[in-house]
Amino acid sequence: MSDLRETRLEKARTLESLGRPPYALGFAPSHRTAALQQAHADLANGEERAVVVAVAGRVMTRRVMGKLAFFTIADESGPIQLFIEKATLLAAHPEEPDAFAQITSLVDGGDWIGVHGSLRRTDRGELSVKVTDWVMLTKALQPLPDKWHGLADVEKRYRQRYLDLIVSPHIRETFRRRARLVSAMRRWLDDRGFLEIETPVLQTEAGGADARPFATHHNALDLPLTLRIATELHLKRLVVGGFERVYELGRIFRNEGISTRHNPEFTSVEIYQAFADYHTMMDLTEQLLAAACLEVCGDTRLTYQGTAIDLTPPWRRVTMHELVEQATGLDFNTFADRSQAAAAMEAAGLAVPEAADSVGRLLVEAFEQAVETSLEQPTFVMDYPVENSPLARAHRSKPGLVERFELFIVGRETANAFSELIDPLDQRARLELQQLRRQAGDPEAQTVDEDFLHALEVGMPPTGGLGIGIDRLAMLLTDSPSIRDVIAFPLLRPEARERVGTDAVG
RNA sequence: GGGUCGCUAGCUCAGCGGUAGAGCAUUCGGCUUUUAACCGACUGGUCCUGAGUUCGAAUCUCAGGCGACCCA
Repeated sequence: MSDLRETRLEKARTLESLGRPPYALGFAPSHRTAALQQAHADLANGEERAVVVAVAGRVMTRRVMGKLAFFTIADESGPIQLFIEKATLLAAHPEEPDAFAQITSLVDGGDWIGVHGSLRRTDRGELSVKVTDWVMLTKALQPLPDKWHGLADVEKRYRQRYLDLIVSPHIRETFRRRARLVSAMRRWLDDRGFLEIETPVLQTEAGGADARPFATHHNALDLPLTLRIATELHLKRLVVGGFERVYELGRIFRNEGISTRHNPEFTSVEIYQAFADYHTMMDLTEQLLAAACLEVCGDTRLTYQGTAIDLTPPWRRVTMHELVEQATGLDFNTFADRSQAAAAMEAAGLAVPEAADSVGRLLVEAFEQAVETSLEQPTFVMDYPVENSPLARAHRSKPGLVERFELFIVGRETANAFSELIDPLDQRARLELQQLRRQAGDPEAQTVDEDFLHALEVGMPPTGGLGIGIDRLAMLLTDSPSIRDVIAFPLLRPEARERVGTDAVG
């Protein structure tokens, strides 16, 4: 089927027959390559150092010239060159006269090998391990992509992320940064007394957000279940239970479209703090994200897709009404009903969707059309219409609005927070309105979660709640244009493809 | 859901109606200071799939598949 694979299989068999198993049990490196490079930075060109080192890595390049060969191997820390001399191998192991021929003919790019040797910096200045012994650790049956061009096919990069990671070191850096981001956020929260508590992914009723869930089924209970679309309602139950600071950082599932900003499963952190309101949560958001950015990027200023972004607190805080008025000249406080608002929007050249059936929903429309993408620097957009925010507390002084903010950075919604609605009667009324919308055909409208309402009747203290999209934050901190660049294995439609055979080796 | 673009050797790509091509990788030969090593020789194809137009299709048309980007 594939000559390249067949050739490598044959080499694996040859190695086996020579007493060099193609799949080793292990290896004990004395150093990672980066540590070696650093420790011997003082070694002059053409000089040798009689230390014994052991390094292991994947063979990235091979250059064989007669009785001398240069390989580059790379471990996770980076590359190092191997200086492989026939005479050196022979002197170290006279009983293995073919060691040089074997390493140059049976080792291919992509193989994992381990070597022992001393150090030598070549005349051209490349620190190298002067090899005295080598072992095959893993024989690769598939070739690596082009060593110069790498993997350009975006589809293949996502489908075979392992290849992408091998040939594109900056992709590995993206996932390192993402890991540091998550870890920094957890540490920041843990240090301030927030408790991470895991809530159910499988739920009989998905709530806490306007989104369609994935449906699944529990066989033993013969129970239809959905995957969670938010962690909100369970974390609030924990606040009712007496935990004053809780959070959960984890996977959320929403059955909706895929784009450069949406993946059906994504990661969020939701944070709840008792006795706090949305102003407190703005302070918390600034401090948390600035600290995480500082830890991941070494600075609170960064560049995203060519735009300088400054995450140094404090950030701009402005109401949605003000932003819309600045952008369009329309003051939504003056509209008595939907038709007035709709006429004004049309006069201003904005689209008026049928589904936006109230002044408040039209305000959000105007915001999305005229403002959202222009909010490049971090901006807290405050005070949303109550219609779009069934879980947020009514505004303390502005009728028809709620105490809610969303954080926008580079034109993207990155966080969402409320002074939480803790009045059980108000909450019931809001959810019942949602239920009506749902019955009228809106599949994203929320349902009435009776147990949640019961919890509120038991009593939730005044609480500030916050949700942050980790993927979008990771995009920002890694300068990645697509959410798929920060998700190791993004969802793709399955590809009908023939897999290679399963021939055993040896 | 709509639009635009892409799919050719393991990888990166050219070819755009007249014999299926290049570089790298692979294979064979040479080479003790290379680092996109070099020199020589060879090998490697369901041109995404199907139908159509044509004397002749990788190339033109239609349908489908997968993907990218933009819009909703």
